[in-house]
Amino acid sequence: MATRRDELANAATDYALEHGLIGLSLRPLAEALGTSDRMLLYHFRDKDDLLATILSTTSERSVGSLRELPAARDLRHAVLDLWRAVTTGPQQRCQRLYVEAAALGLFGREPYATAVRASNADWVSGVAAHFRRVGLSPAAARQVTLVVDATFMGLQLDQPLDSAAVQRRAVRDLADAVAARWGGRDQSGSA
Amino acid sequence: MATRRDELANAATDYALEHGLIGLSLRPLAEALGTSDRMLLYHFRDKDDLLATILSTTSERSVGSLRELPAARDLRHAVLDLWRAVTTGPQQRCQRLYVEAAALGLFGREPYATAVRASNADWVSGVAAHFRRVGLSPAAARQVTLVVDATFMGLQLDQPLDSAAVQRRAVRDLADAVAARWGGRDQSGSA
DNA sequence: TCCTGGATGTAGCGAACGCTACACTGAACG
DNA sequence: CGTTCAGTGTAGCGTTCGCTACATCCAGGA
Repeated sequence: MATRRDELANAATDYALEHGLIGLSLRPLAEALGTSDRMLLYHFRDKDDLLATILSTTSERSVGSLRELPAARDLRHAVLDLWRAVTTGPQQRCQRLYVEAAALGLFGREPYATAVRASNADWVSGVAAHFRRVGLSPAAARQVTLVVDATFMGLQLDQPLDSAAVQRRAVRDLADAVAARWGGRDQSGSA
Repeated sequence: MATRRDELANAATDYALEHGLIGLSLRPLAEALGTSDRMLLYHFRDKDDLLATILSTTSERSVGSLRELPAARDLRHAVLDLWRAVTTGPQQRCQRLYVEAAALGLFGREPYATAVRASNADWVSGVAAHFRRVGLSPAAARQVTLVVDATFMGLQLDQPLDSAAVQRRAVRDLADAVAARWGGRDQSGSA
């Protein structure tokens, strides 16, 4: 059974996905959740603990949704599929929150820096697995992941600035470029 | 002559480049600048005005440094040169601050969203001009800019997570991929 | 029945925040 | 000399913040 803490963690995560992490204040959050700040601090040691829990919950959801991605026909489609996965449905907001957390971690702020570091490893290996499914070697998959993931992050940073069509165009360009560089079928990249 | 306001704007920008925007509080900032919060609010209408000024100052510095970029031999080198420009010297911190501001704008927070929107146009056209100098058509330059800029943003988001060597490798991969997609002249394999 | 211990509510502390009221200085100007 | 005004300092307002002290409630075991 889901403990009260888990319920609150999930609800708080939903709230954070909507409103972001930065202005997050215990009292408005608690009110939106139908409880009190007192209860949040009872179930979570302090605000940082709550934030870390939210980020870890978000990360679990993201990586979980990765596993539901079907194998793609080739590398080009793998890139396109991944973009669609991270920009549709609830996953979109998870990515946005992750980008926000990563930006907070840029200046070493805790608990963001640690939480981002923790979730990044899982995410990267999940994405790499997705690319390995089209025949890339582990090394090549890692390289593709690094480039593609960074580009996607950057595109999501610019999401309020560009139209969706412009972004789709950029993703197609990236998919073409990546396919041209790493080939559709197995090509072990040099280390 | 530089007015007192300009002096404060520059000093505040330096401080923000160091400490980030998010926790930025008037009193510690003023103390670091040898003045008082009262004075900051005298020279700048309110905190948002100060923040907008900081962001616009940062943007001017970034775009200005773009203009000093010499023309590259080919598209591949144009990508590599741009990476070096945005990751060395004081420019690195400007990028980091821009990424932070863009992340804040992700959730529509003001004045970040507006300021980022304002500076993005200048930045993108500057980068596109850099790519046009290696013979790309305006349309192609715009597409390359979109992809490369997004990737660089993403890489900078991950800067605390990856080693510099790993990031350089990703940039070389991106340069190869972009050169393969849009053709430059010279495109060789990995170094 | 009493006791225990997790869960919850009320109230408030101390600190930091953005911002403002107000008095003062000193140089410029007629 | 008197006025003016940009610039500065002091003090504090009102609010919100994370967090805590403390009382209460309620279900389950002895």
